[in-house]
This record gives sequence, structure tokens and C-alpha cells, in this order.
Amino acid sequence: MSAHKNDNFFERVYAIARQIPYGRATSYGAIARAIGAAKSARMVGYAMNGASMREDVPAHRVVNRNGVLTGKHHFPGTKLMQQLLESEGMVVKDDQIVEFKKHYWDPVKELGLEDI
DNA sequence: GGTCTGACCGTGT
DNA sequence: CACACGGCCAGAC
Repeated sequence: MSAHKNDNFFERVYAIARQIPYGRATSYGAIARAIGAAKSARMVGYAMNGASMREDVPAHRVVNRNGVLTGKHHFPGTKLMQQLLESEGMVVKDDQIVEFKKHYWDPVKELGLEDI
């Protein structure tokens, strides 16, 4: 019992992050909205910290709203995050995804969560 | 068990 | 346009 609205905040974050397609990227805020916690973007970032050890969660495809690789320091190696993104066809310059909008993947829109 | 911090975001001045 | 601030909430100390 005592089933609160977000029992598994972290699991929900991972569930969304897992669905980010190859070659695309999304933002912390977008994921936060997708799980119904629009103002908890910070916690999404915090959750991704624990996702580093999970291979099924592509944490490198999650950046901030400006397309900046704010979490790159949490990856083993300084440029691993950038390399992973570039290996998927994205261009990263000055710690930022070039033409971020072009590769942006909005979970709320793509998964049809708007009407829920 | 209070306090601080953090891979963020929107809004106000 | 730059900067400051509040919000949200889970862990670490």
C-alpha cells in the first residue's frame, strides 16, 4: 500500500531514457515532463548519475536544454560522452551538440504522453 | 534529523 | 542580454 504517485522516480527516468533512439538526444527537463514531474529536472540528472553503471540506459543521449554536455565529467574519461554522441552521427563542438534541435527527441511528444 | 548539494529549468529584474 | 532566485526531491554527512 501507500502507493504514491512516483514510487520509482528513478525507474521512470530510466524507462524513458531507454527509449531514446540511436542518433538522437533529449534533455533532463523533457524527461522530467514525461514522467509528470516537470519541475524535477534536477532529480533526472541525479538519477542519471546512478544510471552510468547501466548499459541499457544511454545516459550520453541526455543533455541540458541547450544541448550542452553538462554531465560529461561523470563519464569515465573526459571525452567519452562526446565520442559516444559523435559515434552516433551527432556533431559536438565546444561541449555542445551542433544543431541540437535537429537531433532533439521529445519523449512527451514522441511517446504521446501529452494527452495523459 | 537538520543542512547542504546537485548531470536542471523557468521566470523575474 | 546577464544575473539572481525559487522550486523540486533524493542522498550524503
